[in-house]
Amino acid sequence: METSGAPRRLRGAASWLLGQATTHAHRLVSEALGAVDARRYHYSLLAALDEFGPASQAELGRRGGLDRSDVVATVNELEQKGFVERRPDPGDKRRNIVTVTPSGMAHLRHLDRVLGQAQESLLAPLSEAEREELVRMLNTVLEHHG
Amino acid sequence: METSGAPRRLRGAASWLLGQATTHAHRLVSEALGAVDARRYHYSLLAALDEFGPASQAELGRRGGLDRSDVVATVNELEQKGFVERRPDPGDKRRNIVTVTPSGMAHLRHLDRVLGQAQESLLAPLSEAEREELVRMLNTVLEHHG
DNA sequence: CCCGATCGTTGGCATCGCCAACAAGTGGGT
DNA sequence: ACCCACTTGTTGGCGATGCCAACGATCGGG
Repeated sequence: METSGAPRRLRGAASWLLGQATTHAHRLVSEALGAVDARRYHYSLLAALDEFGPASQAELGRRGGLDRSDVVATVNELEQKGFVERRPDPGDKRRNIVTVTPSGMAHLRHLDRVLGQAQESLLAPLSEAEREELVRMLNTVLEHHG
Repeated sequence: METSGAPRRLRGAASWLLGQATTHAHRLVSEALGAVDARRYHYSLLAALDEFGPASQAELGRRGGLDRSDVVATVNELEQKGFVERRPDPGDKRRNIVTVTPSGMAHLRHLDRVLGQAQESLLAPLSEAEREELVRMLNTVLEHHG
């Protein structure tokens, strides 16, 4: 019997490993974004606009997995900073059409660099091949979950 | 020139891929834990106690990366549920010694199963070899930043 | 004996992800 | 033309998370 009050078995690493790692990544990204007065939502929105072009707020929410109410607040902030423009859709009076401004594009490229550095520091201990493999697996997981 | 108002380049996936994936994992874990009336902090604390044995609250915080104030709240909850015991350290009147109860151990094993299922569903699209590789890489990353 | 460090605790803050409700508008069916 | 289901933007709220500042009590070293 290997019981007794001794320490314990090695915890089923995989379960919590995920939690630990995601928390770590989360923190790095948030720190990096916070340093340039941005938040995750800002990047989600700008990136979605850059990739797929102008859209209504609801559509933007769908692209980036944001709730409609959070899109409102985020667009408010980005608009106030001059990074996006919000104007009524002539063809559908319910919708607003959101567009990135040149200033917004510059900001996005800035955020890209900042996030790249965060990722660089997070994945520092992995080789180039490993990083590619990791990215590939993450893509697989994301695609599988829609 | 393939410019014009057309869509855009493929966003530097790696940067945001991390964010997307961690968000996903985060949500799965939180859902799974919420379904059994638990939170991430609960598991962090119970797991730390199981692995390294009884400890003061500050020590528990260090083990699991929790803030002292969050340890207070979490121990309150776990104590009220009968999963841990908190009693003064006879050798140091500043400290409380926190211990897992048998009921707490049972709960922890329950949480282990629940988290295992969450991980199972998250990593579903990966082969066994890939999962091992992923876990290995995550461990590498965590140790490096440890 | 004094001073710096540690401990538990309280209270606060910003972000995040989500949900409910509402008014305005749209589109399809009849 | 009317009704009805649905979408959209907006407001307001909730709980979890990860932090930080301050406090009073206590401890340990000089």
